[in-house]
Amino acid sequence: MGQRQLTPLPRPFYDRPVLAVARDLLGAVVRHGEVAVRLTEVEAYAGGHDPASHAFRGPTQRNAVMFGPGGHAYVYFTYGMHFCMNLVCGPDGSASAVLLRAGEVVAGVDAARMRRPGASERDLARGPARLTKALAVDRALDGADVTSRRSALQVVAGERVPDDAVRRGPRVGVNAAHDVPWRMWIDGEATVSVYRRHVPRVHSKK
DNA sequence: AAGAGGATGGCCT
DNA sequence: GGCCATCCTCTTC
Repeated sequence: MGQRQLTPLPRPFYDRPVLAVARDLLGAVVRHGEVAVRLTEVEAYAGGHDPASHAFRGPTQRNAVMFGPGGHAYVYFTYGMHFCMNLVCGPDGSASAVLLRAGEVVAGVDAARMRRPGASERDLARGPARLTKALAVDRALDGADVTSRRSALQVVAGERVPDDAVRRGPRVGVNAAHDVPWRMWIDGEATVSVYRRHVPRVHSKK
């Protein structure tokens, strides 16, 4: 085993086009406290011209972090109960980000199990909201700098994933631009989430 | 001020 | 495959 990487990926890592960052995040490790997750699936979201991006209609209170510098976490709340985590990237103000969709818990499995009772080891971080649950990432970490050595939330380099192991396809749960293959995952990984096409939800009212 | 719907997940058949 | 919990955020009036 190689020497343990203790230094978070630096800011310049994120100051690149979102697709390049997304690709290189595969195999990288997100750590929050004792729990660490090796990323096996991510999705790229561009800034103002991507109709699927939260930044599409300009800055709001929720997406403000997206318009800031790269290397910060954009965490949002959805469906009344879940959090999802992105990493802001690209030049400052480009408002692009990479959604962390799934990964393999490589440290702190016991702590992750406590947070995800009943889940199999494979499912601990298999899905964007499961991943934040396993890592205990929530609203409090919106805007957190993941490049700081003293940050509780960090992203460190992992083993490089070869090009022929990187697969691409349409983004999950997204109507707009479903033709754009900006979802990326590592071929053959058990922790990659199950693909689900976007289904408009019927509003059940009393 | 109100309504619609969501970058999901868990449980059901 | 379907259903729906649960509440925040944005849009529109």
